[in-house]
Amino acid sequence: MSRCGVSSPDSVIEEAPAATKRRLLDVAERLFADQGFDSVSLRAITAEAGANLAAVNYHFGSKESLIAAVIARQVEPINRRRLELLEGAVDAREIVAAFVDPVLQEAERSGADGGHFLKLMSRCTAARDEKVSALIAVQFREVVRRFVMAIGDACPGLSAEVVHLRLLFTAGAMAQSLFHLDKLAMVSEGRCEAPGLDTLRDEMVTFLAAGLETGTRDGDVK
Amino acid sequence: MSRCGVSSPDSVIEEAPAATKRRLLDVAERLFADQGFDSVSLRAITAEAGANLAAVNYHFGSKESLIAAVIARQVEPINRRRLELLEGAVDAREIVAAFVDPVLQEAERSGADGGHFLKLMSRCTAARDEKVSALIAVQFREVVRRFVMAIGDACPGLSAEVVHLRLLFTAGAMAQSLFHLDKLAMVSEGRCEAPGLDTLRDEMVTFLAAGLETGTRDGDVK
DNA sequence: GTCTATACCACGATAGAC
DNA sequence: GTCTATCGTGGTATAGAC
Repeated sequence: MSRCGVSSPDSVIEEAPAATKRRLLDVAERLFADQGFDSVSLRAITAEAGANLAAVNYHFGSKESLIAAVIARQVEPINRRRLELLEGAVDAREIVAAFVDPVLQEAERSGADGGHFLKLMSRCTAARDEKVSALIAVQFREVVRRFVMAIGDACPGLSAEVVHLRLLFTAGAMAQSLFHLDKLAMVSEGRCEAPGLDTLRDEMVTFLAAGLETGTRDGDVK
Repeated sequence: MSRCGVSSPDSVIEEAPAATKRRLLDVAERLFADQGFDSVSLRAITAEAGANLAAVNYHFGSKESLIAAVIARQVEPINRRRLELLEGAVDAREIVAAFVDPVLQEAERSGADGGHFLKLMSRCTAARDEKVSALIAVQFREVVRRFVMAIGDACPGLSAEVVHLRLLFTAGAMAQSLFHLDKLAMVSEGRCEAPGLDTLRDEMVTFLAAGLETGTRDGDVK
């Protein structure tokens, strides 16, 4: 069960993580999702993980790097799955689905744990720190490149600039709606219940696919 | 030009702000936009405003309340303008424009200052703190109510749930694209420059209006 | 190497003097 | 209304135990 053969030099996640290191990641992931990156102290993390305060600094170097490691461990498989799904996608609906579904599937998978994955993801989209946000940007470079190409093929007549913008709208709508979904009931004053993830998914794909296609060959122009 | 007649008991902004209080708000607004809420210390704010460290706690009660006051001072006029513009809106494009334009206009107005307004707005959408985010939610209640009604009228056949979701997508796409607009060049590796605000505005309205209309009477169904 | 104990320094908040 | 002093807690750095 040795993972040492992987050898990913640039990755934040080191190979063969020590038991303590892994426990720190698990605890940090849960606490960060629940309370946000800044609200969780290293003392709270290390206490719950049964480790010493200095363990974080030893294994990760800083709280910032711990945050980056937690994010990377979640984002990497999501983005890999996105690229897999994109292979068979030909129209706008399928492209949007390839972008959205891995996130929602992961959300459902971690549903037993209270779905803290969604909270964590949406906290990332608003990364308060320039260093963290730059790290995330690197993680998304390949995904952006491939999805821009796919959208360009499926929606002929759009400039590269417009395609990039529409992908940005797509990512934003997804991230924000996941983040604020639970606030729908509050802000609508009872006129609307927070829908399930499957409803959200279908509505999101319909909405975003329409936006991607508009003004192109087989989309309406309004 | 007395503001004292307004008397808004529930508002965070008190009437007749003292000179120190106003200076604290101005400095905090700029620093928060540049570095984020958590990165800016009260010591930095009070030092730059020429006030004492304890001044923030005296005038606002806490750093949290200072943040809320800064946000409210920006959001209130935006939301008022949104409701004004919504009056004359009949179709999806105009509704989206009524939601988006006040934000972009304010962004251009503060362009001379480095456009820190946009940074501040987008930091709000990710409010790390439950208390702050609840405060923001209250600010948007009336806006949500009116825009949901308008969308329902302009896009017949949509359930209240779907209308709420589509408004959520709209708000998310706007907020996130404004937030990450400057990262487009980095993440696209030079294949795409960050567009101007006018280009962003037009593309946003087109994209979001298409999403709002899809599946309704005069939208396409795909 | 892995981990612990402990000592920093900066932060937000508060009390009390002026 | 404003300032000084101080408290508890935060992230970080280091020395040394295993």
